[in-house]
Formats: sequence, C-alpha cells, structure tokens
Amino acid sequence: MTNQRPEADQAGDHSAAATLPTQYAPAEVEGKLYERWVAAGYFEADAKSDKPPYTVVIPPPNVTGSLHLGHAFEHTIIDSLTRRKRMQGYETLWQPGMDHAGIATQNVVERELAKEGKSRHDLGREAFVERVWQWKAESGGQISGQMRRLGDGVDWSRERFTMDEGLSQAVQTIFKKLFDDGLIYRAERIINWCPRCLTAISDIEVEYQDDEGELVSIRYGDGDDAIVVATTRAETMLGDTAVAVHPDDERYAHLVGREIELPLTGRRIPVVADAHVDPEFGTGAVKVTPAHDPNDFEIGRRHDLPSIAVLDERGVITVHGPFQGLDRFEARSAIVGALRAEGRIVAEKRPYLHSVGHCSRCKTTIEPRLSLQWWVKVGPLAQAAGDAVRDGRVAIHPKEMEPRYFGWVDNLHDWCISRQLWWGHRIPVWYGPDGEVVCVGPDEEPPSGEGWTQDTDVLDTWFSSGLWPFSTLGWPERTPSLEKFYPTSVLVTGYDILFFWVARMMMFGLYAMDGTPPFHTIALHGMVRDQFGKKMSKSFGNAVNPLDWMDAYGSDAVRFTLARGANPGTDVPIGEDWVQGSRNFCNKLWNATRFALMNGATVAGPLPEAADLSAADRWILSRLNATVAEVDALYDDYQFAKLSDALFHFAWDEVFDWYVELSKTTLAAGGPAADASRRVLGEVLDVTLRLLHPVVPFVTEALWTALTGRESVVVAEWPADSGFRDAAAEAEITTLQQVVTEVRRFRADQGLKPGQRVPARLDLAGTPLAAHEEAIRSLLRLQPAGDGFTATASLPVAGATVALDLSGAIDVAAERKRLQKDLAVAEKELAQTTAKLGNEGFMAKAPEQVVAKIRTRQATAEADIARITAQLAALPQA
RNA sequence: GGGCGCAUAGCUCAGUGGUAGAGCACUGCUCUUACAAAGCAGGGGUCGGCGGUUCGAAACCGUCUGCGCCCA
Repeated sequence: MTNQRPEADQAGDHSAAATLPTQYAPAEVEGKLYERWVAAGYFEADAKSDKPPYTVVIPPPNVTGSLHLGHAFEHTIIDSLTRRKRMQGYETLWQPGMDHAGIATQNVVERELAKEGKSRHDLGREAFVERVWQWKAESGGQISGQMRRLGDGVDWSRERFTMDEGLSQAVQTIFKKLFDDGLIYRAERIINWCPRCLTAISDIEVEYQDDEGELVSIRYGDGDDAIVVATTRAETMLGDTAVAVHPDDERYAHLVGREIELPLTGRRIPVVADAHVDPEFGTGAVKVTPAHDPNDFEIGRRHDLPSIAVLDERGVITVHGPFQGLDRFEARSAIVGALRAEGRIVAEKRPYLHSVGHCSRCKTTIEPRLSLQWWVKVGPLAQAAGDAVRDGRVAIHPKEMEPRYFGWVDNLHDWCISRQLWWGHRIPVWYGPDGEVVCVGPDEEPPSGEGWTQDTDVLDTWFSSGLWPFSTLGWPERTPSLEKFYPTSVLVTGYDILFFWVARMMMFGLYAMDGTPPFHTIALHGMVRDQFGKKMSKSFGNAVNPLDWMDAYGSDAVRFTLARGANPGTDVPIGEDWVQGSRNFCNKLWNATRFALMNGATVAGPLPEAADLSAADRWILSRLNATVAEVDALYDDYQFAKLSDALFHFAWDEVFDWYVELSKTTLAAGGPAADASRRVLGEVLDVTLRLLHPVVPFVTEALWTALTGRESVVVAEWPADSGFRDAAAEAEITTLQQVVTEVRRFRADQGLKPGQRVPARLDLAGTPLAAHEEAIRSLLRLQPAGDGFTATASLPVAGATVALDLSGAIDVAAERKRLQKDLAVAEKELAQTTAKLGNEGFMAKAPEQVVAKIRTRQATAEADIARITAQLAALPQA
C-alpha cells in the first residue's frame, strides 16, 4: 500500500480506495509499518506514567536460537494480550531480551574454534569468554530481527541479556543472599554428568528414553559364598564396594555380614542388607557402586561403604588393569568377555530395553558421577512457590495444569546450580589458603593475596533466568521501573517448560521481592505440531521455518492461524493450507474495506439515531456490540482460539456476506439512507479492525489508517460494547436470509446460472420484509414481473412467497427430490418432538423453557410438512 | 511401575444434561462492477465399544480397547 501518510487523508476520501490494489500484498506493508511503530515509540513503556501498568516479560529465547513456530505461537499470544491492554489504556510493557544459554552457546563457539584446530583451553578462560562475546555481537540473537518480522510490540529500548552488567549484579546479589541464609551449600553428591559437555547438568536437563542395552547376570564369590547379581552396567563392577540384598530375603540371609570376592579385582566386598533392594527384581541381589549410581550412593551412605571411582570425566576407565583407558561402552563388553572367560556369566539378556538418561543438549548418555557441586536448598523456596498457587495469589491457566505444577514443586530435589563451563556467571566464592570459603556480594571486594582463588565453575543459566521478572526491571536497585512494573501481570509459556523456569521464577521472585509473586497469572499454551498432530522435529522432517510462511503469506496469516488453534493448554496443529486460509481472510478483509472506501464509508460524526437506521443497519450494529462483548470476555479468559473464531465468523459470515451485500442496494439508491449506511459501514469496519488488530496487527493497521485517516490503530481505543441490541432487527434479517437462501437453493437445483436474471413476483405481506424487496431482488438477480409473467414455480418460505417465471418447464424431478428430502427431515422432526411431548416423564420433569422449545419445534415441523406437501402436490406430474 | 490426559465429519479440532458444529478438504454451478486468495448451493458423523444414572447423555458414573504426555 502506498498510503504511508494516512494523516494526510480525509476519512472517506475516495482516493484512499483508489490506492488499494485488488489483492493484499503483506510484504509491501509489514516491514514499513513495524519501523513506523518503533519510531513512534508506541511500544515504549513509561515508568512515570499515571496509567495502570500491564507487564509481560518475554520468556527469554536463547541467544543461539532462531525463530521457530513455538516462538511465533507464544509471541502471537503475548503480543495480542499486550496490544489489547495498550489499547485499553494500560501503561504496557512487553519486556524483551535473551538468555545466555551456557552450554549451548559455549558449544557453538567451541565448534567454531575446532574448525580452526583449537580448543578453548588453547585460548584460556579470559580470551575464550571474550571470543563468546564477539560471537554474540556478530551472529547471536538472530531472533530479535525475526521478532520484528512477526510484529512483536516489545520495548526495544529495554532489551536485556542475562549476562549484562545489571543482570549479573542481580545474580551475584541473590547468590550472596541465599548463601548467607544457608540456602546455598556445597556438597559432594552423585550428579548428572555429561561426558561430552564435561559439565554437571540438573535433573530436568536429563531426558529419559528406552534404550536397547543388556542385562547381565554375574556370579560373585564362589562355593557357598556365591551370589548372582544382575546389571546393565557391568563396567562399573570394578568400583563395586558391596552386594546388597533385602533384609527379609531368606535366600541370602546366611551371607549378610560376610565378605565375598569381587571377580577380576581380587578385592573382598561385604554383603549388606538394605530395605531398598527389591527382592522381586532379578535375583534379588544387587551390586553396589556408590561412586557411579545415585541409589548405590545412598546405600553406601547407609552402610558406610567406600566409594571407588573407576571412570574419568570423559567416561574412560581409570583403574589399573587391562581395562584402563577403555571407553565405558568398550569396557562393558571387555569386562563381560573377561567374566565369561572365567565362567561367571550366568545369564545374558540382550537386547534389554530399559530407561536411560541422556543429555538434553547433546543426547550423550548421562554418567552419574560423584562430585563436589553447589546446590540450592529448595525446600522453603519450593514450599512458598507451591503455597502462592495454593492460596490463589497466582492462578494457573488452564486450571487443569495445576496438579502438574504441584506434583513437581512439592517433590523437588535440591537443585545443582554449578556448571563446569566458562560461559556464564562465575560463582562468587573465593577459597583461601587455609581452607577459608568466602562468598562475595556485588559491592564487596574479593579477598586478595597469596593463595586466594575464585571458584572456577559458573551458574546454571536457569539461575539467572529465574530472576528475569525483576532483574530486567533493575533489581536489586529499587528503580522506578521496578516500582511501576513489578509484579508482572501474566507469564505466558509452554506447559512443557513449566518446571524449567516458571517454578524457578516463582521461587526467586517470592524470595527476593518480599513474598510478592512475580506474576498473578501463568497462562500455559501447548506445543506447535504439524497438520496431522505430530510433533515437529528436524529428524522427522516435518519441521517448518515460520519465516518461509511469513514470506509467502504474511506474518498476519501465520499469527492468525496460530491464534485460531490456541485453546488453553492444548497443542496447536498447523499446516500450510491453514495459513493460506488465514491469508485469504486477510485478503477478504482488505477487499471489504476497499469496497467501503470506494463507496464513501465514513467514521466522521456520531452514529445516526436508531430511528434513522434501516433494519440492516440496526441488525449489524446489534451484532457488532454483541461481538465486542464476546471477544472481551474471551480475551479475559485467554481463549484465543474462540475469540479469533468469533471475529472470523462475524466479519466474514455477517459483515462481508450479508451487511455489505445489503448495503449495495441502499448505497445505489442514495439519499439519507445511503448516508446512514456509509456511516454504519464505517463504524462496523472501524470497530472490527480494532478488535482484530491485536491478532493481525499489520493488515488492520493499513486498513484502519486508510479508513479513519487517524495516526495508528496501535494507539487507538479498544472498542467498548455500547449496549445497543435490537432483537427485532436481528429476527428480521434472519427471515430475510431464510428467504434469500431458499430461493438461491431453488435456483441452484434448477441449474440456473448465478448471474441469470429471472422475472419474479414477491409476496412479502406475511413478513416484515416489505422494505427489503429491492435488496432481495438484487441478491437473487430477480427482475420485475413484466407483461405475460407466468409463474412456473412458487416458493413459500418464512411467510413469504416468491413466484418465478423460468419461461419453460422446470426440472420437476430435481425439485421433487429436494422437497422429498426436506419432507423426510420435517417428518422425523415431527415424530421426535411428538414422542417427547407424549412422554409423561418428560412433561413432568423437563423445565418449562425446554418443553416450550419442543412445542415450537413441533409446530414448525407441522407447518413445514403442510407447506412441502402442498408444494409437491403443485408440481406438474412427470 | 506411578500420575495426568485424549478418543466427535476425510484431516485438525470446538462443544461440561435439551435440534451434532467450525476450519481445511470434497461435489456442482459461476469472472454477478470489493474480493476466483472469491461467490452461491450441496454432500458427509449409529460422537471408540459395552453397561449404568436420567424424562432426556457426545457430555455424568463404571468398565473395556486404543493412543498420547509427564514422572520414576
């Protein structure tokens, strides 16, 4: 569209329409409009404003990421919410930014270095971190540009990054506070170790899947001391320090307390009794490797067993002997081979399907590893996070997702927060020469001098993401933004990452902000799937780049398709056909507005009084206001699919298909009625475009500015229901629609071409449609009945009769077939309603309105049968 | 193994006690002066099976079958 200076146009100026091409071309509109919005500062939030605040923080995408449909979906939801609130007069902040994605980003840069034949160790820590920043500056954060394409109304002047100075200070502040409160501690435990990323990861970064492994039964000890254990991890037997059996297991009672020989090593290990052993599983005896299995670690603790580590950080066997230097998987077969040679393999099951943990980042099999790490003691924090939802201060939407939240937050293990990476917030703890441990706050000088060193680990990325709702607003400073915009209003995120960081934000928000939760509502959405409901994945080959669809059909089309599928908490299937359908809707909107502009639709001046409006005008205004109310209610309930659908159907089925068509007759006639219609048309489009704007911002902006001559729909007022309703006008137009549809049906059944003019005589005396005769004739291509008019067909419908002269024989067979079908439907209806009304139980117990409704249906069926029977009788005999 | 959920038109999904709906797909006719990315008309479902509650069940209860997801 060439209309880039809408303020220069007058409302209703016919020249505005002349500049609109017959097809909507999103590519020519979207980019320019977005730049204008940003330049105008519409998305900037003012902390000094008197307006009530509405705040949403973006779930920060990874700095390594690019826009996928999941983002597009989530952003469409957030953008619609914030755009509507902005129009409603809230001081609206949609806070943008990214997280530093510790492991992912470090991996990206390490891969770059590898191409140069270098490792991060060649550069050293400082130079490597420098290199990561350089990478971020050059190729990180692609998603920011893509968010602009999507139309995201974020305040770019406030963009934040979790590694920024201010946010790093927030991290250090909360670390110190938690440390001082005893909620952060250091301990040696079994953690999830990725032998490829060479770092600890948290429980939720482990993905379990059923893998084909092996279950090997090994005989430990000999003679009377023999005991068979089953394991999927034979290679860890080198680190076994006991065999455990259930205390009540009589099979092994005689062995408890004795020592047996561990094969291949010559070591002697005890047999211990532990209630955690399942006597039903395998032989009821298990090998115990405290250094390489979390359950075994606990058994070891209970029985004071030593831990013998046999694998290094890369999963390579470290103990002396023939297996030293073998990878854990090579060692497994080597050790089974050696045991077999000694005749100690009692049974082998291969493949044996069992659940194995994998690194969510690189899919490498996780190695449980005993190591010294930093932990957050989550007990009191998780309790508070659960209580905030339990006592209603925070609502989870949809409510069905609550058990999922409680199930997790109430059973939370302590959170391992240290990572053996270089990219991230370095743990602010210094160790002294004499074993001192000092946690340093943001305003404190680290201890200096001989022998003092800082912890080399960094913090889990989620540690900083958990601070996002307040760190982005300036915390720990009590900034005006923090005062104005905290707590945020709603957090929009996928149910799949409810645990990853919603719970973390809740814990940290409540803890840091004196018990004020970071948001009052958690609105959960589902995942985007393909058109057959399958999960999108690169390996399956059904992943879609949203930018391709945005290029082909426009961002609005992608957004509208996603919004139409957004039922709370459920997954959203999307296919190209559906995006095309949304594009078609945008085009329809475009052309309807184009028609309105060509015909002088206007928003100038007040609406005429109801008395000066036609039934069609009153009908559409009644429907318009009902739609405003409906859409408002649906927005407040996060029902994006339903509100989008309501707007789609109101716009297309009512405004475009009927009101616009009816207005053609009125406009052609001219006079005051035409003036009124121009004003109503302008009103209906104005309000409809404003209602649609949050979901399809671009096309509505282009059209609304052209229609109204005003600055921007972004800052227009959100429509309000005027309360105007007109049931009589609605009934009148419904009757009109019935008459028109019935005659169209007859025309189609008779094989008349749509444009073919037919002489007709209308008898509307029994209806309120007298004023609509011209419109009905126009819609049905009916000519006046001239001299020699001979009715060859007479159609009774809704009290009216339309007589047509088809100048010749009609297709009696087609009409008979049709009428017989209608008759069958009416007869079935009569039978059903009559049966109900004859049912004593129904008559005695059904509510008044239901009985009345059935009576009406019965009467209608009877009338239909009479009418159709008469029509059939009137048909010429074949 | 524990928990949550789903099964409605060819596909994807709405529909929490009173006439089974939408989008897309499908069939026929049309360039009717906003729009063929369109218009008009039409076809299509024993609401997974069985049993129960009820005057009345797609909906509520039980059960079976099939399929998801989360946790262990």
